[in-house]
Formats: sequence, C-alpha cells, structure tokens
Amino acid sequence: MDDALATEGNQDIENDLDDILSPPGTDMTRICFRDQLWLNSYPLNCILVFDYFALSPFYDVTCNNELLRSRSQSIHPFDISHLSKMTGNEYVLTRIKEPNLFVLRKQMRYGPDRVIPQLMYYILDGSIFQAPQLCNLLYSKIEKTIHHLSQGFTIVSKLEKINCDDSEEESIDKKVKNVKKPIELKKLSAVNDIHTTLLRKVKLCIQWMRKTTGTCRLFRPSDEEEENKKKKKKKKNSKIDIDQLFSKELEDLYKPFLIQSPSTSSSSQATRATPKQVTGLFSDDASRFKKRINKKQKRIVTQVPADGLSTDFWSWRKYGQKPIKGSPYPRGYYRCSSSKECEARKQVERCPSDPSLLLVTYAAEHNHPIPPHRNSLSGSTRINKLTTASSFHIHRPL
DNA sequence: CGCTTTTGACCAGCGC
DNA sequence: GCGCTGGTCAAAAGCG
Ligand SMILES: [Zn+2]
Repeated sequence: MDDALATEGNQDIENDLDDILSPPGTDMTRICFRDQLWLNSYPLNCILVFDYFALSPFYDVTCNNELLRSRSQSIHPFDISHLSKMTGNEYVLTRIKEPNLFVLRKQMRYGPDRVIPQLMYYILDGSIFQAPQLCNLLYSKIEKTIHHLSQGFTIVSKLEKINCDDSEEESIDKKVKNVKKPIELKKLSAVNDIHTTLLRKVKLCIQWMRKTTGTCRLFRPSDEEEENKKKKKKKKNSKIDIDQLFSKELEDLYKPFLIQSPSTSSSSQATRATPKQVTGLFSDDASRFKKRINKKQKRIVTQVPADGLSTDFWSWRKYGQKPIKGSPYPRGYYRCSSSKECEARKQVERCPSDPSLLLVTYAAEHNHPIPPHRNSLSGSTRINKLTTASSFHIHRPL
C-alpha cells in the first residue's frame, strides 16, 4: 500500500489550512527583493534602509511611515516619537547590524503603547525577505513530522506483525492466534486517522494563534509587547487549556503504539506457546540478579521475517543463548548496549512452525533516545547470527 | 583497544 | 530436596 491512502482523505482539510495559513497579500515569503543599482549608489545604513525597503513590493504605502515621509523631510519615517502618536499600520526597525542585517517589523498600532505585531522582514546583505510566520513554520514542521510518522508506520506494518498483549484472561489458544494475525490494514487506517486528526488539531491551533495575537511572530517580542501580553492574561490561560488538551489528545492517539513504562503498565505477560515459559522469567530480589526485570513487566512480541534485513534501530549486545524446549532453534538473549543503565532487553528465536519468521520479544523500555549510530562496529559482524540463514541450525551442546 | 559474541556456570522458580 | 527449565553472569575469544 502506498502513501496515497493516507493523504487522499485529508485533501479538504489541507486546502482549508492553505487558506488559513496564507491570507491574501500576507504570504510573500517566496519572493526576495534586491535592487543592485540602488545598493551601488547608496550605503545601506539605518537612515537609508527605509528608502530601500520602500522600493520593495513588501512595502505598504498606506503605512504611517509613508505619511511621515510625505509630511516633512526633517522627520525620519522610523521616528518612534512621531509614530507612537498615530494609529494604523507602521514599520519599525527592530534589529540593526550595519550594513549586513536589518530586521523590520510591520505592526498595527492602536495607541501610544498598544501595538499588535503582524509581519517581520529582514534585509540580509541587501536582499529583502519576509520572515515566515511562526504558524507556517510550525505547520510545515508538523506536516513533515506527520509525513515521516505515517511513512514509518507504513514501513513497520509491512515488516512486522505486532502483537501487544493487554489481557491476561485471554486463553492461550487465542493468544497464539493473535500472534499470527496480520494487522497491516488496521495499522494503516489508524495512521490515516492520526493524520486526519493531527491536521485538524493544527488547524485549530493556528486559528487560535491568529485570534489571540493577530498574527504569529518569528522573533522574540519586545518589552511593550510583553506588557500587552500581561493585559491579556486571560487569553494566556486559554492557551494553556488548548495546549493541555492538544497534548492529552495526542497522547491518547498514540497510546496504542507506545510501549508503556513499568510504572504505568498493568500486569500482563508474554504471548507464548506455553505459559510455563513465561512464569519465572524475571524475579526481583536484592541479590546479584537484582537487574532482572520485574515479572509483571510488559512484554511485546513481534514477528519479523528472518531475512536479516529487518533489524530495529537500537543497538543490542548478546548476553546469552539457550536451547528452548519444544523448538529445534535456540533463543538469543540481547540487552541494550547504548547505555549501562538501560534495562531494555530482547529475545530472538525462530518460529518453530515457520522458520522463515523470527519471534522477537521485547522487555522493558529504553531510557534514552535511539542511538544515531552504533557505538562501535568492532565485533559486530556476527550480530544476530541467529537471523542469518546459514547458522540457525547451530545448537550449543548441553 | 574497545567493543562484540560465545559458552559453561550459576541462579530462581516450578512441579513432583 | 531434586531435576528441569529459562534467564543471567562473566571469562574467554573474536573482530576491525
Ligand atoms: Zn536502551
């Protein structure tokens, strides 16, 4: 299955989003203005930068700066003492690093100390750009993230059939059935749901941001903006509500895909052919085996094709191999090699009924992010020998 | 040299 | 207590 399934259904929402993100006449982030003739004739400094900016298509001739300019030659159009007495659109210089960088802000003034920022522009080495709005930036980041997530889910559902056992009451027969049940369709529709819901949330967030701040900024607000913000404390509270709601619902959405931490997981045990294999897996005592994982630890069983291609992204170190009863193939024991503190473990064994499949049982959770690279490649050539087709008949002698 | 895997020993839990 | 089984330890060996 391809990505089209996930994206097609969201077309309407995405179109709506485009409308929200790009109100007519505000998104000029794709263009850049530069007048080499002007730059050759005049020095770009904080006095003349206004004249230069006024030549660009970004400049709004209805602004108060334009009024000041036409009113008197002796008043600089950026003169805040005059601008602050007026109301309406205006441009102010917010950052100056002559002659390379100038940052301008377009804002709506309602009174001497009441302004709402609208857009930011920067003039970098003579080229004028409009800074992308925070909401656009956020949206593109989130969209990218969603895209990668759904890609990831698609790949994962192709490679693995995941069984996450939640119930202890399930009969053994049922458990065995669950292991074999393919779940690609279920996963894909879940991904689609997540995609749709995320887009909806993003849309809500952006609408809210526009309502509360007029438009979104890329730069840190100035002191006077902070004061305005304090006056809007009530609205700040509503931000918290939305944020909490947003993260809560996100959490709910992703819950089925997360390996729960020991503190939150309820008691459950592995899906195995025989429950006997599960009992006595880990015991918690103060001896030198205290590192053994709690018996109630949540465990996740996955089936992966034994082609040697589908490895996970964690780095593992083998610490044992045992022959297992009822299977001609041994079981390999691996622990996380990224961190000494990390308790994550996995067991890899070949499925007795279908030797082309590997049963990978994960226990405990990593307490660190996925390592970017393997810590070391030395000694790793034999990694997962169990997964290579040539050697899975090897049995250690008893 | 620093990492890995290999592998026999050891431990804990369970059933008898 | 004893034997069986699954899980872990740790010394030794292997690898780049
Ligand atoms: Zn880890």
